[in-house]
Formats: sequence, C-alpha cells, structure tokens
Amino acid sequence: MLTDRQLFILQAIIDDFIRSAQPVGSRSLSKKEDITFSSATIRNEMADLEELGFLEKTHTSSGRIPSEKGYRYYVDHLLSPHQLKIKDVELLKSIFAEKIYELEKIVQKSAKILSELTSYTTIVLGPGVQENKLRRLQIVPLNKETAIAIIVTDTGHVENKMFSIPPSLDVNEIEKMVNILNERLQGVPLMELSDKIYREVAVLLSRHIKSYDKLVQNLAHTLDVPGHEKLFFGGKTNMLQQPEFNDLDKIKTLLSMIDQEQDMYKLLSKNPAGIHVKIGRENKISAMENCSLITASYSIGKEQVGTIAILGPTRMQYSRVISLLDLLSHDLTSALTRLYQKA
Amino acid sequence: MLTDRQLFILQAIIDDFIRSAQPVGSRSLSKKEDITFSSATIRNEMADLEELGFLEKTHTSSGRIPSEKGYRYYVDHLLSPHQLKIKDVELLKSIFAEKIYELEKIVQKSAKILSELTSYTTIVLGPGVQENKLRRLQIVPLNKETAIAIIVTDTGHVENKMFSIPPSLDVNEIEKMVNILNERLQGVPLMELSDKIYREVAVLLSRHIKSYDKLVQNLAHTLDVPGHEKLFFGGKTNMLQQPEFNDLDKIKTLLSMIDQEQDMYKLLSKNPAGIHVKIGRENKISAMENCSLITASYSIGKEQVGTIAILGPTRMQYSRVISLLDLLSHDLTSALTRLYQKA
DNA sequence: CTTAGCACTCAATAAGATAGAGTGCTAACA
DNA sequence: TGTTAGCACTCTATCTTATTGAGTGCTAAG
Repeated sequence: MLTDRQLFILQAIIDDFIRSAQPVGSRSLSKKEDITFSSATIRNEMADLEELGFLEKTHTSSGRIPSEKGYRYYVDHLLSPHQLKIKDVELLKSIFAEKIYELEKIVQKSAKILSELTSYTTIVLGPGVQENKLRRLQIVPLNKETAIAIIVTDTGHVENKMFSIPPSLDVNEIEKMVNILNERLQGVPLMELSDKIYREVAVLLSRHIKSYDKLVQNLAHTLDVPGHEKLFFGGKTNMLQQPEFNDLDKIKTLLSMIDQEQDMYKLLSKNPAGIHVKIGRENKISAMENCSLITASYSIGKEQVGTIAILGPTRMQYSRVISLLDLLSHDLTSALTRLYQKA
Repeated sequence: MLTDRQLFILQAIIDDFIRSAQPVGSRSLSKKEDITFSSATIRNEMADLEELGFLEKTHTSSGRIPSEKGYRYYVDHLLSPHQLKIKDVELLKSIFAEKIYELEKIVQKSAKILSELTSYTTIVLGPGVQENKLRRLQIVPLNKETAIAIIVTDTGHVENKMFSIPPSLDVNEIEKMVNILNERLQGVPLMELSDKIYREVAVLLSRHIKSYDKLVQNLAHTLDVPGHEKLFFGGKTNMLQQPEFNDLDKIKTLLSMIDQEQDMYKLLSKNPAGIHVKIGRENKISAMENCSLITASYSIGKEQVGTIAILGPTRMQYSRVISLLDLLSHDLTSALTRLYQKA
C-alpha cells in the first residue's frame, strides 16, 4: 500500500507532467510551495514509486514521467474533481442554444465545440438506426426503371435508397403495395424489416400485386442495409498541437488510424453506460500507444444510443475532460430525450 | 523565345525533379543517355533559364528546381501525354463495377480510389441541389409538435428536415396541404421553392387550411435551406507522405486548411468546364503555396454539376494526374447521365 | 527517518572539421 | 561563335568533440 506522502508525490508529479509535458525532477518538485520535505526525500520516494511501476524515466538520469499504471492509479484514485470554467460551460450550453431539430447537426456541433474546448480530438458515434422503429415507408418513382424508397423512423431519422422496379409495374400497384407495407410494418425495428416482409407480408402482397416477387426482392434488399452507425469527428488535426506528437512518424500512424474508421468503431462500439477511461495500451491498438480515450454514453430516454469520446495523449487533462464529457453527455441525453420522446 | 535545347533541358529538369524531389545539377543531368552536350553547356543554359524565371536555386551552389513560372510553362507547353497503366484504368473503372444508385457513394468511392492511385488528396464537390427540381414533397408527422418534411428531387436526391407544426392542426389538413403543394410545386427548382410558396400557393392554401399562416411560415423556412454543395475527401493525410511536407509547420497549415472547408469551397466552386491546373500561389491561398490543384468538372447530360480535384505538391505528376482526372470525369459524367437522364 | 553533499549520467546545444555536390567563370578548342 | 575542360569557390549535410545543466543514486551525518 502507498503511504500518504507517496500518494501526494505521485499526484504532484502527474499533475505537473500533464501541465508541462516535461519529466519532473526531484529538485523542481521540492521547490513547490506545498512541499515541506527535501529533494533527497523526494528522490527516495520516487525510486520507490518507480519500483512499484507507477513512474518511469526517459533515460537513466532524467526526471520521472508517469507510467500507464501511474495514470491508471491517478485516474482511479487521485483525480480531484474539476471545477469547470464559466466560459467552458457557456460554450457547451451554446450547442443547444438554437432550436435544432436534426440530430446530426447537434452531434456535429458537439464534436466541434468539444474539440475546441479541449484541443484534443472528439469522436462521436451517432445513434444506430437498426433499432429504430419504422414510422413510415414511402416510395417515389423517378422514372420507369428506378424509384426511391424512403424510410422514416420513430426518431425522425430518414433513410433513402434507390432501387430498380420491374418495368411492367403500374404506378397504382406501387401505391397499393406501399399502403399494405405501411399498415403491416409500422413499429417494426429496421433490422427486422426485410425478414418480416418475406415472412408475413409477401403472401399478402402476392394476392394484390401482379409481378410482386421481383419487386419485393428488390425492395427488401434495399431496406436491408441501413448500414452502420455514423461517426462524427471534431478537431482531427488537434493532436498535431500536442508536444508528444512532434514526431512525423507518430503523427502519420495516429492520423491514418483516425481515418481508418473501422478501428474507431471498435474503440467506441462496445460501451457500457457511464464514463470510461482507457489509457494507452489498454486500447489494444498499437497506434493508440501514447493516447488515452475517454468515452461517455448518451441516451434517448432510458435507451443508450451513442457514444461521445475524446482522444488525447496519455498526458491528458483527465479531470477536466471527464467533467466536460459528463456535462455534455447529460445535456445531450436530456435534449434528445425531450426532442424524441414526446412521440 | 526559348531555343529547342532550352526547352529540352527545362523539361528534363522538371521531369527529374518531379521524380526525385531533389534539386537537379548539371553534372547528373549530363549523365543521362539522351543528352549529348556537356555539363558546362547545361550550366550555361541553366543560368539563362534561371534569368528568365523558369528555374530557381535553393541556395547559391545548389542544383536547380522549377519555379512556379517553370511549372506553368511545363504544364502549358511541355507536357507529354501520359499513357495510363492498365492497372490504373482498371481501378478507375472498378468505381462503376457494381450497380450503384447513390450519387454520394459513387462520388465517395471516386475520391477514395483517386487518392489511392495518386498518393495525393482528392476533393470532390458534389452536385448542388439548389438547381434540382422538386419531384415530390412529403410530410410525415412525428408527434403533435413536430413533423418531417421530405423533398425528393428529379435527380433522386432526398433532403429532409424537421419542423414544428402548430398543435391545433389536424392531420387531414396536413395531407390536404401536401397535396396542394405537390400539385403546384412539381418541377420547381429548390432554390425558388419558398418564394413560390409565398407568392402563389399561400393564397390558395389560406382558403383550405385553418391555421395555415404559421404552418406555411415554418414549412417555407424549412424548405429554404438545402444548404451548400457537399465536399467529399479522399486521402486527406496522403500529403504526409510527400517529402516536401516533412516539416511539421507546413503539415499543420496544410491539414488545417483542408479541414477549413470554406477555403476548399472557394477553390472548387468557380469552375469552368474542362481540366484546369492551378500552381502554387495561383490559388491565392497562402497555405497552398507549395501545392497545385488540378480540377475537372463533371456533368449530368449537358449540365455541369460538380468538380473533382486533386491536391498535390507543386512537384506533382501533372501529366498522369491530368490523364486520370480526364478519364474519371468522363466516366463519371456518362455514368451519372445514364443514371439520371432517363427520367 | 531525513537531508546535505558528491560523483556520475545523459540529453541538448554549440562549435569545428570534413566531404560532396554543385556553381560560375575563364581559357582553350573546333 | 558556340562548346567544353578545368578550377576556385560556396553551401549543405554530417560527423566529432566539448560544454552545460538538469537530474539521479548513494553515502554519511544529523
């Protein structure tokens, strides 16, 4: 177990390093106001903390920097709650200032402002549409061969996709079909749509519509792919400002990982509720070695629908970022709930 | 006027520099197979070419590099037509391999493949929707206060937006209104929609609908903002690979300019038909000083609808990129025309 | 247990030294 | 008169070497 003094020193070192990005030496630490013991004492404690794995040296005679284990301990036990600046809070609240109806816009604005506030990179995993329920299906013919299928979900999300229609088909038939489909499929989650069409509605349709099979096939296939949740980014290049990334190779690997959206999906997709901090290699991706990721989930009502995350260097302002994310995720949840749950 | 030999040397220098990114010296040039005169002669010619402004030195005793004026002359007069590799052509054609209906997907895929092919950054300005004509307007109520307006254009583009409805309004009334609007507004360009609603349809509506004024106001406002054309990017970080950007500051300015989409709009928006090359400062943006931009327009039918561009260092493979862009813009035009002009 | 003192280490910076690629100019040559 | 060999000169890049300063570990005294 760590002594109080060790905890105090560990915290002081990490705080200092987060601020300065420079290895912390015993002498400079001892000069701080609230430290009563000498640099030699600090050196001894540092040696112990290093042996325990909380600190590291960059070379034999350098000051100490936190190890991943050090950060982990710091985040779990030493984090002093951060009092957000009024300006910060105001900026966050400004996301919801104008009456916005589009979820995408809110999310995008959140990402932008959060990245400005932190100088880190913001990543938002938008709500998946797969679980949304169908509110209305609409088909608009464009010409004799193609039509557009439009899906409106209960959350107000609109998906659309072109598909080809058998040339023999009559416009009235399409209308008939749309009516039947709407009657039968309202409230069905999108992910079950095509399945439901085949199993329940196809039979019914076959009675009313002539060349229904080809049409239904096309349509079902069209409805089947409302794709993955969407990712939104803010401050993609903010990491360039961080002193730990003044190395070209590091930047290259990091930026190309950010552009590799699949990796980002992995990082953000399995998210239990609440705020979570993943430090360095805990992220299981080599390009994230010097980065930490703080994630927070947001919901509509009780249902968790997305994740908002900050990607920064391991030397990150954990306390402040956590406060910001906590506030924003709550605001986001209540705004979205207010907007969509009245239905 | 330049002599034949000067032209030959200028071309050789630029070709060499584009390949190697190293200043070209007289001695290394003279060693080339197809050069019959000595390095001293080349030195003399180089001095002349420098005096004329086509070449530059990086320092007093360095080899020569092309000046912007040199590149300009090279692009205008010395470009040898580039024979595309079969593999390149195949890759380009693969964009249209699967039957895709969504314009966005085609455009995105184009950007991706083009950036892979060139190792530069691709920027595509998608078709603007302002000129598209209304095919169908649809309104789907979500709850008592909000509804979604959906616009389908003649090109199959779908826009949607939430708006609030006066709580007193009846569902039937909305349906009535939608019918009237569709009857009156079909074929009207989106940019004229709200105007037309106020001037022609409002009177008509007032006869049939109770609390029409507030509703129409909301709706017209909603339809009014189908925003700017969309930008698509491919290989945003490809420039990191280019040797001229091994400098952190240059990368920072360049990448943040790319993320500043408004600058990109400026660069791509006023585009006469055909392929155009803008070299370095010709782009009028300081961050573009070491970059060239090659743009090509693409059309649906006769109507030019978008721009596809490659952003690379001034030391760019002009000939190859122009060939690639030329091929792609034509393919894109014919694919889109085939897809949308049958209406 | 704490601390002053000292020898030692390492990174960062600056200062020479050297090699190499390249130029400009001059004079000889065809 | 145009071309070329030769030479002195310039500048960059790279390698060495020296110096400084921040920092450590260890020892011995308080």
